[in-house]
Amino acid sequence: MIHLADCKKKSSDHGDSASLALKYLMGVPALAQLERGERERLQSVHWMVREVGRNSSLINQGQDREAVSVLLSGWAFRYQTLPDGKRQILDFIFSGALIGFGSGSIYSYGVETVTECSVATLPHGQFRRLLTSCPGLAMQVVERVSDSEMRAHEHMTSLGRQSARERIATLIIELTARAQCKDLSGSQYSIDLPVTQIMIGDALGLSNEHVCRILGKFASEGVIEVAHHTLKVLDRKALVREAGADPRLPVFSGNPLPVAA
Amino acid sequence: MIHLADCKKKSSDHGDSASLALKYLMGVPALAQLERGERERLQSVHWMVREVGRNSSLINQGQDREAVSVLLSGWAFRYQTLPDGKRQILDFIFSGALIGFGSGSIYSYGVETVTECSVATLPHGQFRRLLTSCPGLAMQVVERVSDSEMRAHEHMTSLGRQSARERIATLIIELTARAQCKDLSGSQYSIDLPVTQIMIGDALGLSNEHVCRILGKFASEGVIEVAHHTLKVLDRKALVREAGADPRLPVFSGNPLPVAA
DNA sequence: CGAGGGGTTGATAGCTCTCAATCAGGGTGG
DNA sequence: CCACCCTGATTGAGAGCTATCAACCCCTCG
Repeated sequence: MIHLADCKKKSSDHGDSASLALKYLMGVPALAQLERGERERLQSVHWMVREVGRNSSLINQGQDREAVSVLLSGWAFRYQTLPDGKRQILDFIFSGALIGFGSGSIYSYGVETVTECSVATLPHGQFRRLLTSCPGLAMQVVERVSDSEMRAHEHMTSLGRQSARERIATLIIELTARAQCKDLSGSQYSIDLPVTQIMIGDALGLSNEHVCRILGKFASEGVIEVAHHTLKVLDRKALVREAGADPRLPVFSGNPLPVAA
Repeated sequence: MIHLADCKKKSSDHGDSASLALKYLMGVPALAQLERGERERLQSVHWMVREVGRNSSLINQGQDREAVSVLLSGWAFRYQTLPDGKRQILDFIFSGALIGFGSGSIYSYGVETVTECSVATLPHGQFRRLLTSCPGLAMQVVERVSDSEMRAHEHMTSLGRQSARERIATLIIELTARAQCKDLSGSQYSIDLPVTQIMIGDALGLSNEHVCRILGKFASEGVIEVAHHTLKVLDRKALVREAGADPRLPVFSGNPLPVAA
């Protein structure tokens, strides 16, 4: 079982981690194609890199927008909390994700880590100036935000128009697919799923009890196997059928993020 | 009652409409600040402008991504359809909205007009090239997509964690607020709402019957007034209370789009 | 004038929530 | 090293919200 968090602990070498942030953000090939001036501007930026433990807050909803970050390793999620305390998880994010970027003077969502994470951070104003002076970076950011929006759309459709069973099947498929894109999966369709049932419920608009019941049903039907925060997909076809996936469309329409190094 | 669709019918003057598309996309002040070279590149682009009737398709989900468009006038909505036919409306869009832009070779969502619309279109490849050569435009597009993503997030939270009453109240507040940003509202809080209850249901993940019942309740409670596709907000405070809005956050956190002309 | 879409209203079924109680595992303090 | 605690996972019962099905009205459009 491979944990992303194992990837790069205590990166004392700043230059290395900074370059990693850039590689994740731009992708190595795009980085290589830049004209020298722009590449040097990008590489001269001083990213602050830090390690953050499990279940820690990276961004607090409602706070002043101060920084933009790139997730270098680990799992996290973005969420919004309603005044009555109900929480909606917007999406789960892996390495390469851009967080905290946007317009408006305060963060419209919060971010919390699931596993231990490595994060590279830049002041928001500096990042925007960098964007202005580096068209290549701007293009990549457009790409990244577009992808995020596309996932938001699919998540929204699932929330609004699918049953609990369908939503859960859809989420499992999405997470396994995205993890496989990033080569995080173990053998076969096995995947380490470090999320709690409460998180799944908050992501899908369901109560944790209901999530538990349905996961149990899937397990008893031999579709998946659950044990110790590990979820194995035994019958992917059945899962796709449960998700009511559109045969006309690819199962996962998101783009894999550029792989660093 | 002001209809956006009345704004600009039969724009036979191409140059005028093209400049309108640019103004919507960039905003007049940002346009003025560009260096001459970039501004000329932008202004030399030939946008195809066309008028489209009510309830017409602008983009079909699943088709090849061919063009990017800017909505110049009118109301429309983006949606996704599930294989079993259930539809989720992702968001309602007004003039200035950028549609069809994104990554992936096919459109991940469809767009349909509500009122008559005026639309400016550019081939997708050409738009991307323009983006690469015009950093100012790229920045504006980032802004636009970010805003769209933020609305998607709030919509998602509403779908996943609010009751039918709350969702409907939230939608009414959002639409009246966005319309007022664009100065489309009539006097007071009155607003012409050219959407059917079916559309409201598809946007909020509800059946049209349930939407009807709840709108009826709001009306009988004196919170709103419904007649002939026109919705008047009589008691905005009550509506905000119903929406369970967060007092810590502004009622509407979206940014108004730059106003053309 | 007929057809069809949208809106309205009522009855029923069903999915999902809420409340409650119990269990399992991991971390902590003594 | 062990008792304790707290979070997360389970399981059961009942309530409640919302969908579904059906019928009907109204209006527009062809």
